[in-house]
Amino acid sequence: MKQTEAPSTKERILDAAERLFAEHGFAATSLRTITAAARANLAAVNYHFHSKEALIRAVFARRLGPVNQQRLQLLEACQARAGKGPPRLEEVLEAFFGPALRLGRGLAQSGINFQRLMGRMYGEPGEHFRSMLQEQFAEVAVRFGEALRKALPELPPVELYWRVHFMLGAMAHTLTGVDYLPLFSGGQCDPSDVEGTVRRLVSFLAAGLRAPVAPRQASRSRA
Amino acid sequence: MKQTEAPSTKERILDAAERLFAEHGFAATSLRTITAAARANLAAVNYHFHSKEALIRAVFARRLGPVNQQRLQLLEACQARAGKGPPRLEEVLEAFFGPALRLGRGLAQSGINFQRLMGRMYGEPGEHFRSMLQEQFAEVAVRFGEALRKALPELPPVELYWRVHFMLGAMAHTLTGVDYLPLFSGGQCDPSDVEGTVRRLVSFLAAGLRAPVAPRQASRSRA
DNA sequence: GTCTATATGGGGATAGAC
DNA sequence: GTCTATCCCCATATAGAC
Repeated sequence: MKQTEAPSTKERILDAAERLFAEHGFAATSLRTITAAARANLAAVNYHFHSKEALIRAVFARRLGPVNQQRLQLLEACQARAGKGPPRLEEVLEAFFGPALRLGRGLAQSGINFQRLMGRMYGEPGEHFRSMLQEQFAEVAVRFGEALRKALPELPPVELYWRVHFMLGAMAHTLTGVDYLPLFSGGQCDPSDVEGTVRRLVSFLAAGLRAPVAPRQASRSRA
Repeated sequence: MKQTEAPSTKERILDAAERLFAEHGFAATSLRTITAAARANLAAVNYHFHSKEALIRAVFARRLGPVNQQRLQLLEACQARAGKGPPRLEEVLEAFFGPALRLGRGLAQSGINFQRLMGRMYGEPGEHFRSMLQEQFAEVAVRFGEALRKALPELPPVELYWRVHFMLGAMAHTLTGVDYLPLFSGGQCDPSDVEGTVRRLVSFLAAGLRAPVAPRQASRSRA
């Protein structure tokens, strides 16, 4: 393991930005606040990142790269285990959720901050985030899409899209909700139990994905 | 039906704010932009709403009141149908999702804007939103919590909390994703089909909520 | 209720010395 | 690579005339 040396200015800015963006949102966090927290000079942001928008991209890229790489790696492993047959649905889901949710464990507080960020990213307005999401997830989307189609051969593609959409929502909310769930469960649920979270999320979603396709109900009211 | 008269300044501001908040987020939308779009004077915001924060609350309260009222009404109906037995899970879910998702139909574009807003609200940072959520949903949360416990008598309460959490995530993402899903499905999914959306969401989530509780797996790696 | 004008503060970005 | 100083713009909020 690499010795933990004094982090560079660039890294301190990334760390501070990650934390503050997670706590207060992007628009509400000023570069001045970030550089103050990072014990760096205001101009350093523009020197290292050129603009606030580029800083945001850098914050995401730093963590999302490794996460997505690990996702693809786990997916390959589970496809290898399946041989020529369809991969097991639960394993595909775990390959997708595991790396993201385990960030909170590997990086301690920093990882938790990033989890919140990642979850919020999906709902963020503006074209900037839209395009970032598409870039970052392009390959992962294709590969996991294929795997899910194979794991659920009976499910019509349109229905699969819908269900993947629901699934991403559940994941995003689980990521942001690290501090939400204990609140409304009266402390009964503990999101710091990462493996428990993954297990619960996977079994919930696997059941949802396997649900029989609901028939178009006879139109009872023509509202 | 009430005649559609020229809306008052107050209403025009609410409409414009709703749309612009939905499109660009809260922090990124200035009162100047809002009043310009509403063809109102900048000072009118402070006259009618006192502050930007209060304006945000007003935007939510205007729609959420009726939605929650309708939710409780539908829940009562479905409990009445069940008599003394447990209510049917699918009906409980539909009572919860239906009113929110049907906003997009009843109010046309305005409703779609509000859907986006409502979905994003869950992920919004800051204590202000946290407390708004709790106020607005206090009664609904209690009543639907009870109903779900009755509909799923076998499920341990802790697991129910987790699953409700996942469920809210799927709903929030469905609300915000009105324009997201058609994009990545290549136009194959049509969120303007409200009843289809409700039906799909309900059957997906009902299956997830009914999933067998995953056993704590034997720890294979002590990572 | 609606306007103009303004108070007051903070934002992102950059020039140029060191 | 890091700093100070500054440009220029926009934000919310309010005072006070109409």
